[in-house]
Amino acid sequence: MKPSPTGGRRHPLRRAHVERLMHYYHLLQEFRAQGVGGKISSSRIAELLDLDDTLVRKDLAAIGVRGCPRVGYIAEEVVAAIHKALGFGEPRRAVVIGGGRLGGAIASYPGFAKYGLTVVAVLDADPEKIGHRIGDLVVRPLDELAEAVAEHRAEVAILTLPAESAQDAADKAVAAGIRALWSFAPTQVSAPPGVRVRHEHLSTGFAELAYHLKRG
Amino acid sequence: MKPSPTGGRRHPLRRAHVERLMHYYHLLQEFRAQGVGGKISSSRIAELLDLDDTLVRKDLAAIGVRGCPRVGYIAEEVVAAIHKALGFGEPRRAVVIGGGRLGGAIASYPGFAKYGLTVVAVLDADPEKIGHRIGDLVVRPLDELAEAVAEHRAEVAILTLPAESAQDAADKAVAAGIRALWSFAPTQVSAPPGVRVRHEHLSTGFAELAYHLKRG
DNA sequence: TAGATTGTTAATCGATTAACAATC
DNA sequence: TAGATTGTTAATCGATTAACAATC
Repeated sequence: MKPSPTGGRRHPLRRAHVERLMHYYHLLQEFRAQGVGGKISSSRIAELLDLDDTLVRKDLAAIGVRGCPRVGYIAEEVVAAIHKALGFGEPRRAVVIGGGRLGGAIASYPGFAKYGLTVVAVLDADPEKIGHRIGDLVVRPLDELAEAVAEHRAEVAILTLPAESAQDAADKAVAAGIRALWSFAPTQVSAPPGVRVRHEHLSTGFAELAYHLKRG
Repeated sequence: MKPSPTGGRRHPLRRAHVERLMHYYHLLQEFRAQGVGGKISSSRIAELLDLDDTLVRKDLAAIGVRGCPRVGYIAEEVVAAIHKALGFGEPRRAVVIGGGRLGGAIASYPGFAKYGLTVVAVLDADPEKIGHRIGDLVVRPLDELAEAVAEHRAEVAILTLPAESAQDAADKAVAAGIRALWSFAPTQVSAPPGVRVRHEHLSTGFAELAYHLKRG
């Protein structure tokens, strides 16, 4: 049984794959925007991103993109394949829990639309914050979480609140039917098996820089 | 020639090491805060973070922490060793370039102080934004970048501006003497050899979630 | 055709895990 | 002492890179 000709995959993509695919995606979109022509070789991509060209070819093969010997890849095709592989065509709705500065920044971040992500509600437990406007949205009380999730059929909860309240908010989000947690809280959030969790620890990012600054 | 008894290292830490060390650091700080007692075994840490216990021991050995057979590690010592290895005791000053919502959120993020990071200035090219208050700071014109860097002896530039202007801002920051760039702009920023660059692509984080949501 | 570039198999490298002796 | 836990060497695993035949 051979893989389907439209790019069926035997193996799921690993985190590192997804990350590199995003780099290709961004690069090729800029490339297209500059109208440099429709074709690009794996070695050119590799050079621009400081990778090995074989790696680029393997990554693209993994999502079913075929290049042409002597020509390279068609940028348009690659972009479309990544778009499809990562599911950017399938709209996802998110609630942001935590209406502070970071929550506000994320809720109103214009870049997510390109990837199919829409923030449909911002919630906060603090009565002070309720009613504040963030872009088109108004901060709602955390009590309305289940309601907001159901109302908009949200699948993602973005956690932008202090470490102490993150796990509690996560539990409520899971109970409300959320399928993915994207946490910016500086703590470890856990969830039952079916729910995907991704941590975005700002301080971990800084730690890497701090370490390298120290070593000179 | 054997390594110095105070934890000298032969090999630099890799990115994955630094990331795990931060997990240990956060975990053990909570652990200490709960006053659960001063000792913890590698297998307990591993269990809580869903890792292999050998990996924990190797990571700790790499920064020169010694455990005691039959007892485990002294939480206090581990925390101190990570603090030292990652350089959190050495104060770092950063300028934030981009005074929008994200820049504001990062400039006023209270969590960085623990790691030695202080934001000393926020700058923006947009005259509209200049003069806005962000925590204790007032947004300054981008023209004053070199001045702000010199004035505060800042080493880090945090980029929170649109993709189009990121590289230009990065170049100016490098010219002003910045040694590390921490970019939240959705683009690839490059810098000369001696300057460390770290990209924090929000959309890449989401891409991973989107991919897993798609696969169910 | 000749030559550039892909696609894929084999080799290498590094990171993780397993096994186990050393230690208190 | 016996037993739990570390520290380290060896084995495994997966990811990256090198080599090269296939292709247009």
